Amino acid sequence: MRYLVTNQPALFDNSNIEELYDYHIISPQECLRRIDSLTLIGLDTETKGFDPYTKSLLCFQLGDKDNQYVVDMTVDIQLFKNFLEDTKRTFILHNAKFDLRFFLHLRIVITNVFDTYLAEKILYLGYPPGVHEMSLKACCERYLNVTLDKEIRGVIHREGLSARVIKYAADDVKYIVELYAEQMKALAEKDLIKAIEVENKFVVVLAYIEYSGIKLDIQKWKDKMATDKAAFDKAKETLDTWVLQNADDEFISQDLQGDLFLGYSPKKCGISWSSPKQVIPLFESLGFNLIVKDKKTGILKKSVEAKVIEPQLKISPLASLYLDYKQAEKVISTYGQTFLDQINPVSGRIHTQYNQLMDTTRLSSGGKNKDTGEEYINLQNIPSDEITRACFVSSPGHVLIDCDYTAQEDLIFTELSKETKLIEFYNSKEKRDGHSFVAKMCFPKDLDGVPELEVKGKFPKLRSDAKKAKFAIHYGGNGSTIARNLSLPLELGNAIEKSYLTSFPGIHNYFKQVKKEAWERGYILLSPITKHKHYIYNWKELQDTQKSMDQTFWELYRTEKQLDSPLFKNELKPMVTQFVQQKGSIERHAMNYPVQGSSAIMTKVAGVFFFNYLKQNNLLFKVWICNAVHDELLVEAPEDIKDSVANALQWSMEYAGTIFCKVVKLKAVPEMATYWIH
DNA sequence: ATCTGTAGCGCC
DNA sequence: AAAGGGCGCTACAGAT
Repeated sequence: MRYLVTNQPALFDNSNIEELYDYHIISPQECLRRIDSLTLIGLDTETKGFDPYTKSLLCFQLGDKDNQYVVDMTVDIQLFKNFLEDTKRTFILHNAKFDLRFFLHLRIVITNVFDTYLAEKILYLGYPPGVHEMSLKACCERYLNVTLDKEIRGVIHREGLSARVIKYAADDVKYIVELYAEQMKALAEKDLIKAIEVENKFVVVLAYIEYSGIKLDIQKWKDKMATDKAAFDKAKETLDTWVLQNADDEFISQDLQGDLFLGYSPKKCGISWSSPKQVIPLFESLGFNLIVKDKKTGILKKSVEAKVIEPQLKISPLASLYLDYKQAEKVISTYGQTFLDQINPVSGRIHTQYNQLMDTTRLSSGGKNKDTGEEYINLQNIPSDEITRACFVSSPGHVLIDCDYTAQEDLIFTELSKETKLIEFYNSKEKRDGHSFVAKMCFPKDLDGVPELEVKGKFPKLRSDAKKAKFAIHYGGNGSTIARNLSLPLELGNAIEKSYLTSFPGIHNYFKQVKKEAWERGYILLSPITKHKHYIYNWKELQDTQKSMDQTFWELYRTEKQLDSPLFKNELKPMVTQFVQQKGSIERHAMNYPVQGSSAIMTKVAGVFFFNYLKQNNLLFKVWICNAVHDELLVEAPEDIKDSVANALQWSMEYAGTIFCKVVKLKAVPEMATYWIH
């Protein structure tokens, strides 16, 4: 049965409509009486837009399969506050973050939610965009064979709470409880109950983070923009001048505009510096080697990216001028006016949006709403120089508290691999130097007998090489990667990899184990604690391909290779290449994803602990959570309670650390200032 | 004029 | 028989 909950029954009291569309009109008090016994409740809202500060609710809907209640805005929503905040009830929503922001704006904090959108993402984590639809409509069709009419979104703004709008609004909560039940079965089968619990708890925090927003000092930002623009103009000018004075004629053009007035044609630089296509010939003419292998396709190509040019800086002064230009260009384009445009007119703050579940369970930030065209900035790649960070400030009477984990991924890696030398290193009471420690493992002969703390002074090159080598290996690289990154011969790269894996047998075994498991199971276990999983979406297909590569296949392969036949070139070789690339990619993911994923989940759990602290101490809407950047939380607190809030933040993060790391201890140190220190 | 893919680079 | 993880945004370049 459908109900319209309203304080103005006269407007809707039309018996014909009631017959036609089958709904009853009741008062909010009557509604509350009827829903009092419910413990699993579908919840949804219809709103006038996406931003709770500038747009308002049109209605909200509660209910289950038997009864649905559409509450219009003649009703004082605060009458429902106790009901909605009751933690003994579970509210089931699809993409809860959206609705929760609107309730937060009304100071209604719903904490016990089950998000069917997140559940579907958890069940199919790893599937590329578009391969597995996550919408409520798609889920209802998939699990319940029910087709929802989503046209309501457009209709409700035109005709308000008409009878058919009430029907469709009610439908959005009518089926979701059954959807929840079906998803729970699937989650239990895949051992994902713990994982969805974490995400359901965190979505409440994430809604609060988005609602909190962050304050940007407009004048500081404008000053920075002016400085950046001047630096960019100067960098461009310097490049142009260099070309006019040093480059071949083919890179210099006649300025035809000037011709008219001056009577002659002044020369000007003919290169658009933002166009790699135009810059590549210039660098080649100067003797740079720009040939690299494409990461995705493996095809050789030319590139002027920083990591290609940096090792060749000595060839021409143009190289460092160009890198300066690229940096200046990035700063003025990505970190400029768009930030000012996104300051909310009501809150005066920037409220960006976050995606809660990327392939490794990390958050991402930014994006664009395809329906409205609204754009959001990425708050996770703000340049870390102090001038830029100083533009993000606390409100008067408040401070910003930044807290990040020290070496979060290294410690998670130690926990997962159980490498005894790493455990010992991180638990050591003496003063240690991590990169020197690793250097001694990478270069056991060169550094034999050299005390760890003397490596930095005596062998700085080996130390920095070891740092890069460790980085490469932990991300799934190998000897050839190391050789390329350190500009060493392949044999040396291989030797470093071998030394590293021999010195750390626990790491070697761990890598072998996770690669094998991923391939056997069809998923990568992201956390042994929460059991989040990254599914290899085309695993069955890959298995079939592998099966087809039997002895007969390889005999054919060798024969055709000898002949260099069209069959080999057009079919066999591409097939093998694609298979080997995909398998290699999965194995690298298997080595890295659990580290990245466990870290991300740890930070989410820390966020949940901190949010609970705020709630229990009546500090919600007094203390804000402004940003989350993978291993870091940024909080804004009133000056007079800053120390206790900082302590709680530190405790939340370190306690979350103890859940995921048993053999080593995570540290998180808060720092406070009137701007974003990090 | 608008869309799509690529190259490059900011953060962790 | 390939060969460093995750993201999002901007410019260019080519297609429609």
